[in-house]
Amino acid sequence: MELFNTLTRRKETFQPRERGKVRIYVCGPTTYNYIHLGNARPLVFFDTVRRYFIYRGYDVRYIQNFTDVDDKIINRALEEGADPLELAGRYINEYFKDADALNVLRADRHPKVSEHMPEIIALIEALVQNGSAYVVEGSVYFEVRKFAGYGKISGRTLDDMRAGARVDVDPCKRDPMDFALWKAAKPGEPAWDSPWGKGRPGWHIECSAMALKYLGPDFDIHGGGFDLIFPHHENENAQSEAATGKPFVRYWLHNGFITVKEEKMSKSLGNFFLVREILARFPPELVRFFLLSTHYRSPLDFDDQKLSAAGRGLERIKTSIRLLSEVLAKEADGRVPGVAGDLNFRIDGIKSSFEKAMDDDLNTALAIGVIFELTREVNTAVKRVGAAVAPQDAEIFRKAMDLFINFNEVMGIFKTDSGGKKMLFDSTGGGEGSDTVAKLVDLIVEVRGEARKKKDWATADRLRDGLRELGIIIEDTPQGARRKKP
RNA sequence: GGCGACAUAGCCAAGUGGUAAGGCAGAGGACUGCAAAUCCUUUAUUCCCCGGUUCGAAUCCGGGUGUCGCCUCCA
Repeated sequence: MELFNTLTRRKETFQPRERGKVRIYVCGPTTYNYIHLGNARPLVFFDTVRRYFIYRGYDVRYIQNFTDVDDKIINRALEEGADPLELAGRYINEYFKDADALNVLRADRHPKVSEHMPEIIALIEALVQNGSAYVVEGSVYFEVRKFAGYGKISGRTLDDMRAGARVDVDPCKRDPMDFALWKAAKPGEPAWDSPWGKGRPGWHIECSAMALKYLGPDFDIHGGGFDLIFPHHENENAQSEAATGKPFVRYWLHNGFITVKEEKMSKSLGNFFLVREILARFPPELVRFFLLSTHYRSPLDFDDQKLSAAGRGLERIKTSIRLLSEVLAKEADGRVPGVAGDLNFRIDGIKSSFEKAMDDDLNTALAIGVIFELTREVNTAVKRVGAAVAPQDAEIFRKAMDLFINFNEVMGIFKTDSGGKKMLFDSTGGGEGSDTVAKLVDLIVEVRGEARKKKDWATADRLRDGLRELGIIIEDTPQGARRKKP
């Protein structure tokens, strides 16, 4: 497998620290608000990375933190008159609602800053003791000039950055680029005891402490958005390597931005869409499909029209899976096999194309193209099926269904039943609601069938149009009417 | 000012040296009572522009233009 490593700016062959195991840390949200679509991209992408490693048979350990101690949380809590930790906890719960809707698997651990003060303090102590950090009036700063590798993640030197950066005037710092590991407490802020007095951790140290605790040094993959490269990951790397004397991360992966009208979606520009706002208008499977339809390092422009266009493509995939289920229900002895021969011939090639795409730096866009290839092959074979399917053909169709299921295990687009063997669509069936409603719809469809037999097209069309207005689509097939929701 | 990324059809989008995947939209056809769904065919002599390297470049090199991002909280 090839991964583009931000550290070297090249694709590299993936070699894990331990054979057959992958250790992944992804920067999770600072929980002072609901997540927006830009926050959702890394969630969905790295969840897909994780799923692909599982698919490939790796033992995966996946950690995603919550930053629940932070300036923004404190400010927000002040505005609302709430307790900062209580507020953060509330948004953690809300985070899970959105992530679950997007079919993002729970991490093996979701560590919180507030629950890792001893580890954070120990790490800072180590940095003070080995001379990488210094203490000024109850705060501790990391001294960037002491760390030779500073700048290697973001690809710039300290002198580059000095040139134009808005310089922090904090007179406590020995170098403007030095950053806080520990901030002395200000009145009214949450604070913890430390060797330097009451205070709280700086922004970057928590990820170092938690990643090192759960994954150890030199772990395999660290992920996040491009905007975390500097300063967050630069600093995280510097302090971690300075503390342990060992490499921190083998592969740094960074996803591109979601944009709106070609501009980065961000809170400060006010051009963001909350995940829950979008989910109120579009199905979650479509949002996930849309996020994966572009390579993760490219920017992805969001608007309703693009999402809708993607939706029509996704519908083709769903239709194909539906058709396959129908075919599999028609298995019968005594039929002469042969309708699925071509499909059988293609399946292995499609599977390896998919894996090849994912092996090449997690190219989900290409992989989705391969899924469309499977869709076309399946549909072509399904077209030849009559009233029944021979067991030999059914076997081939089952293989195709298994392939859809495999692909979905990786992409995570459709929710599945508890056994993971059946994909649940948001919009199957028709006639939802009460039993009575379902029976009424059955009755209407039946009456329409009788009208068609009598070539009473006016009545048949009126019933079909009427049902469509109620959100129930009728499609006529040689074997009778098929119903679905749009 | 420093650093970096990107520029492929009406739209979205893969493709890093061998002659332009895929999806949406459009056109034609098959199927259908009509639809829908599905299938087939078709839609970029060409990949922002100009030079160069090469038998051969969307792909490499140089220059230009444009867009975006990071350098400050941000996924």
